[in-house]
Amino acid sequence: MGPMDVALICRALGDSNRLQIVGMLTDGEKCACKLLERFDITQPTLSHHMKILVECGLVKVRRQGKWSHYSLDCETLGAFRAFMDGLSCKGEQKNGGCGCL
Amino acid sequence: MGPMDVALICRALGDSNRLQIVGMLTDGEKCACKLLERFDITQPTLSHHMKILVECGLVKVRRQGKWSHYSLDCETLGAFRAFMDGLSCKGEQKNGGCGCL
DNA sequence: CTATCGCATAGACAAATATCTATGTGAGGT
DNA sequence: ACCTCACATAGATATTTGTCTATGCGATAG
Repeated sequence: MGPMDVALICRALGDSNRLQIVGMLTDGEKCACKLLERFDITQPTLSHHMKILVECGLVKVRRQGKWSHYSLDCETLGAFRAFMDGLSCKGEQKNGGCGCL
Repeated sequence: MGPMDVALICRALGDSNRLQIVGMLTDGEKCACKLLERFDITQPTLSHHMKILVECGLVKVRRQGKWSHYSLDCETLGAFRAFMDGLSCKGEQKNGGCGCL
């Protein structure tokens, strides 16, 4: 997973509605109708958000009859977390080769 | 750290330039001039990006003389990662109380 | 004191985004 | 066959965002 993919996922998580949706999917898959109940948005707006979450790879969709069931893609989520964990933190330690002291 | 703060950080990381900047700060603080060398953007644009990174809490700034030295805020980064790690992944497992099967 | 250097701020602008209403589509029920 | 239900798509619109040029400001050098 490259920086471009990570940035795409971050943009997807950068909307509080979508972040909450991901949080709700934490305990297993949910249908769109169930998700819709929790937010003050219209159905097309939810559909738009879900499309963004699916397109960045964070969420999978399973269509069954009239319903769409959404769930987290564990593989993508894992890779994303791995990237973030790779951002080690050395704080202010050392001036990284700047001539400016 | 609440969902709003996390969403703010995600928006900040949702730009590939800013994500790369954070990556560069991984090995210690750097001055703005050093960061600027690595990107094809103007100085005011970099300043704009740094402001966003600072305002969301991910990056700290230390001004010394004419120079601004930027570094990661380990505390914020840690809290952010903790939030992400809290997004457990149960995948498709179970239908979360939807009436729709 | 004046000029320069490093960076921030202001303002402009095109592109992306979040939201809505209206409509399309495909599956099930009657 | 028809209607309804669950969701997607289309199009419109206001807001946000990334970038630029031009300018301001504090610190340092001469």
